[in-house]
Amino acid sequence: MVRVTGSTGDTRSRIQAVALELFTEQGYEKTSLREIAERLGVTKAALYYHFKSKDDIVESFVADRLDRLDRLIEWAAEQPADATGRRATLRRYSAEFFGDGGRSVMQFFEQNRTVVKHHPAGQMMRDRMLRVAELLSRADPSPAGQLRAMLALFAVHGSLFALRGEISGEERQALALDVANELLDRIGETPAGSG
Amino acid sequence: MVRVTGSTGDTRSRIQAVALELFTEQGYEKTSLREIAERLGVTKAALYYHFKSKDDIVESFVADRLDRLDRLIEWAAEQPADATGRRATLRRYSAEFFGDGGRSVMQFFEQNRTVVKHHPAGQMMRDRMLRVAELLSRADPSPAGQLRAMLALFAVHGSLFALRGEISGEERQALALDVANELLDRIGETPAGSG
DNA sequence: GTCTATACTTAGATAGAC
DNA sequence: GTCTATCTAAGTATAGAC
Repeated sequence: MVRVTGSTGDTRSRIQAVALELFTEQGYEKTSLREIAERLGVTKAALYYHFKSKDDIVESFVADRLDRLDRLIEWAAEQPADATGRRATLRRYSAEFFGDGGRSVMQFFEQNRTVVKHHPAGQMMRDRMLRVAELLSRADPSPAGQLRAMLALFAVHGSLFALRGEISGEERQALALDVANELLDRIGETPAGSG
Repeated sequence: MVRVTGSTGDTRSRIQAVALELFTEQGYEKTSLREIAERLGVTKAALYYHFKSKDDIVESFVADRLDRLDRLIEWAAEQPADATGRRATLRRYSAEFFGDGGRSVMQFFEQNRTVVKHHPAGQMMRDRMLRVAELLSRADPSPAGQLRAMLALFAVHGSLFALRGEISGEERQALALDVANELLDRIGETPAGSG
């Protein structure tokens, strides 16, 4: 915790920040450690002092997000299983998503789906996402309920790239919540076309 | 058409099929030409007889899909701008998505978003997707309309992984359409929470 | 804590024989 | 149309000096 040495203790977090940005922009596989090192003005070997591998960099910035998501899930399980509880859960999810570093880590996973598929850290994130969707649709675990819950989550994520034109972050966030809530409110109902 | 020579004239399409599968499963960057060649029992050099580069393989199986999407867009523009027209457009989009090779190419792009972002073929696909969403929300080009249109499209895509449990392809397709239609039907309305 | 230097592997791509 | 052989570049990762 307390840095006694005179070292620049934030090199580690600067690596994380640059790596996250490049991984998200160009893709995990396409981004080389050389490129990350160059952007920081250090050498590849320096990276290996702070992280034992390329994968390890990913795991480092995912770990924190996993903790926060786990707490969210615990909390969501205690909310009522009705529309009010669902709205509350989604509101917290949205705050988590748009808050501080949340968005960027989520965007990393959106841009690197094969990482989600094949890396342990990604699989854990995916697992947590499904758990949130499961909790949102636990009053109606039918396929229709599942799909609506997943779409509600995606309304939050997708608002980032689905909305063109000038729109502020607050407006974007509010709108995503509104549309998502509409979906959540219909959980438990029968889809229109299947009657 | 008619193969006069003794050559296996379908090697080209076998390469496309294997490449598409591996690119989707493992990611474009992670999949090497060596791996593709090995699966086919040929050498890397053979691939270069049929395709001038790795990118070229992608472009080859995207070209056909682009044509089909362009025809869909042309047709959608002639549909009425009301809920009936939107439903018709989405039905055709869904048929396109679930039909023959459509799904796999779309899944390739879902698993390789950075390809969408940086490769010409991907940018064209992205452009077509946005055009469809634009047409779906042209009666209400507000942010709420845009978001609902994009979510309707994503209901079709997302039904593939959002729905667990035993469910047939037809059920999946029908359900996705139902939930998507609900979203389309609300285009033009004001989101619930913003009043 | 960061460097230089390097080992080791693999990548995409090409030349030319058959 | 497919092969062998090879080029060049780049990748991840490590050893050891400072």
